[in-house]
Amino acid sequence: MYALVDCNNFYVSCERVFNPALNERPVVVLSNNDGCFIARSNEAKALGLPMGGPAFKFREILFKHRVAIYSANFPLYGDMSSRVMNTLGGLAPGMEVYSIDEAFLDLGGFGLIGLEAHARTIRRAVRRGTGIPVSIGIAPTKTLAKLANRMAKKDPVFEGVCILNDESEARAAMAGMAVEHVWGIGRRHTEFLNRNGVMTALDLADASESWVRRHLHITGARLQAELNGRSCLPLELVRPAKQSICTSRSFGSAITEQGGLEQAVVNFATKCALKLRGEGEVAGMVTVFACTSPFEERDHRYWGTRTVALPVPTQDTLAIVRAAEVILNDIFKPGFRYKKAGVTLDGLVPLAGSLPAPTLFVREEGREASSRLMQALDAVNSRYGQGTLRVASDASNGWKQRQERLSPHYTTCWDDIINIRP
DNA sequence: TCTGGGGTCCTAGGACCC
DNA sequence: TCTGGGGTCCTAGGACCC
Repeated sequence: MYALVDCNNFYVSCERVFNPALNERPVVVLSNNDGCFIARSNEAKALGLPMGGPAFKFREILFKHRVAIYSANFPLYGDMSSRVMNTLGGLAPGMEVYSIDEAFLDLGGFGLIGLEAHARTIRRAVRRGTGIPVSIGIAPTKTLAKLANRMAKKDPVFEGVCILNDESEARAAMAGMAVEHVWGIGRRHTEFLNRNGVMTALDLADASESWVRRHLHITGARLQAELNGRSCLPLELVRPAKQSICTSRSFGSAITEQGGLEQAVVNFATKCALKLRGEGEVAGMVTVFACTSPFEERDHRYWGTRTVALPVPTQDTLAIVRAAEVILNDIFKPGFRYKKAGVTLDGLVPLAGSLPAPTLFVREEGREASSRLMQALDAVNSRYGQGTLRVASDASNGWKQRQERLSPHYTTCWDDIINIRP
């Protein structure tokens, strides 16, 4: 049996741990730039504030109901997440961390009798250890565990734990579940399935296998098998190496000068290189994009992007920054109001064993020097804060984000902890 | 005025190989 | 009536996830 443990309204719950006055109040957390709702308390959901809704369109509701509004505080949420995962890891023989607020657990070996008791133990342990409330769905496949989790969360009768023990329980659950809520069925597939009379998860489970294979492809076929209790998606105990690394941001206000855009792109390239070293990988390709708001008038819209291969796969900040600057220079067109940009690294391979024999153009000493420089860079920035030692063009006067309602970094920053006021 | 960020997997088609 | 079989690599685009 698999369990899916999912933190309730995770980002809101993180804010509430450190500010209990938020309990029972409507609370929302906004995306970067204070743009959209990315987490809502149950009270905020009841007010009709939609996931992904742009905050400025709901200003009246927010004001009228005195909704507590927070800018996203990802250092806090990331740290709370690892505390939750550490707690969960000790309570099951196998765990797959699926997202910042979800994990699959292997509950094989507990027997059907002990399952519910153990699930309740897990809930209590996470609540006691971290302050975060979770819901748990348990079933013979990951897809059914997802479905059970949704039921545990939506219907108070379950008190946070829903178990689908066998086929008849699974079928009853699926009959009451709209197909759009099945894991892996998004908007487009929902449209298509509904058009063809497939309205519930059970309809999908019972549909002709060849029809599903033809229209929903191999992923749909796997999903259907999982709904029917045949497990196709194993627990991934070790996180696979990343295949791409991306850093992108929207800007608080539009950028029109190349210099400002360059500062942002260099900053993103630097962040990508740091993540890359954290993964122990080297990158073979760099992509840069810069674009206007998609809500601009058609003639004022622009999306520029280009990818270049690095001469040698590397994790060197300076090499990656140089490549990014060359690309930006190439795609920048004056006369547009740039609202967002980003850098992506691709062609990632593990550093260990990745180094080709020295060639005419790449000598061993260069790589050694680069590696030592990056170690020094990371050591300084890790101790004194990211950005303490940086490329000169990585500056912040040309671009910034909006973060007007940021809570303190309660768990990761001494200065913030010292300055917390009741 | 104001609309997020970071990923994965799959398919189809082109170009190429023996 | 007729069309070989079996591959790889690359890219673009679509769909999905949180």
